[in-house]
Amino acid sequence: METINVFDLIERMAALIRSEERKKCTELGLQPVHLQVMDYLSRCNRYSDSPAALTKYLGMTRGTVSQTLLLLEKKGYIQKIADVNDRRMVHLSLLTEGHAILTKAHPADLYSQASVIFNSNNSQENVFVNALTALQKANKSQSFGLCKTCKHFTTSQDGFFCNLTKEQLSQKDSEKICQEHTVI
Amino acid sequence: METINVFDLIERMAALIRSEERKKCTELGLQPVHLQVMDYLSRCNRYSDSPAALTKYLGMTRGTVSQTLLLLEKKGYIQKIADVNDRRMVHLSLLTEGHAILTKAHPADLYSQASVIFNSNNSQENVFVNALTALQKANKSQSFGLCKTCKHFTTSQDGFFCNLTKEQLSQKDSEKICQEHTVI
DNA sequence: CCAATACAATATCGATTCGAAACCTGATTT
DNA sequence: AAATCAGGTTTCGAATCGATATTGTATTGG
Repeated sequence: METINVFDLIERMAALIRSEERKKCTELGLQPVHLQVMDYLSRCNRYSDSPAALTKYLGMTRGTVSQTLLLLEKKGYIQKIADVNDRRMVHLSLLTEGHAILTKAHPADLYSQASVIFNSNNSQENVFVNALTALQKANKSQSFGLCKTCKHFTTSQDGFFCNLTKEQLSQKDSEKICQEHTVI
Repeated sequence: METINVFDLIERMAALIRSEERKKCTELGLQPVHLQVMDYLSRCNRYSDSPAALTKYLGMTRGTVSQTLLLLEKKGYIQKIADVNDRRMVHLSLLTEGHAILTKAHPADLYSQASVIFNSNNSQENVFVNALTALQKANKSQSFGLCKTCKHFTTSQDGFFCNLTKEQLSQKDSEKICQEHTVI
């Protein structure tokens, strides 16, 4: 019996995906990581729009993320705004230019491939979700789930509320990625 | 309904795995790629022990692979031998030093994690194998399966035989990775 | 049979990207 | 107030990419 290494399988899938993404990206004149960053920024809430969160999400080092952000800022795709309360912290946001690039890049062949590949058995998507969750647990890294699926998320008559930060949440907030996300 | 992007899931799993591997590797003073290369060389047959095959397997560029091999050769972990028939080609092989490093690195925490994570549902390993195969098909990349599971593999009274290369195969050959591997 | 040409495998090189560690600055703790 | 910690940046060397060059093989037309 051959011992199949799941880690190896995952890495090779990622390698294929990356090399495919690279092809797409060179046409647009940017790196895969740039799109990843902008995609994340379009899907994260105010607790998670920081370089530190990005670092954890992407699994890169702080230095690398810092460089990437510098470049994206210089190109006019994103914006940095210092936090009012904690002046160490920086909030990132996608500018209209960035949104434009993102929508231009998104409906790529890559995703049409994905649907072809996974449409037959989309119930198995859960396997991937579970695997990722398990890996995150083993690695003690955060889950980066949607706000409204979090343990700290509650809904009252005034709307939505986070029991961790003790703050009101908008409908939009609740549908975004949060780094404080905790599985119920 | 949230559209879960399987590609995103895979990439994030790979990011976690890589950052974990990097920790391990820095202790040994080498890069994750180096271990991947040596692991591959320990598991491939004579049709697949070339820089070109490695390039396809790892999803990197030829230049990068060339540099990596140069380094591994300089460190005395691998060996390059020019092909007798086609002098453009190079055959790579793992030296004893390389084997030593590989076995030293292999029983890592990484793999103990893996078993913990995936032991509950190892039947689902097939999902990963299928996903990888599908991706490889979509990408028109080769499958890199085991020789003995290939369409061109036959067994006669003289032993094993490859119908593509019309050559005899040893028992060992048949249990290694081949880049010409074609699913039955 | 022999150029000439197309193709294939690998190597080389400049530019870019990334990771590791040191550093800076502001917040928190003692 | 000093020490410690946390978020972010800078610096530097190593790794990677993409393009080009090099070398060897196969093919084709005379």
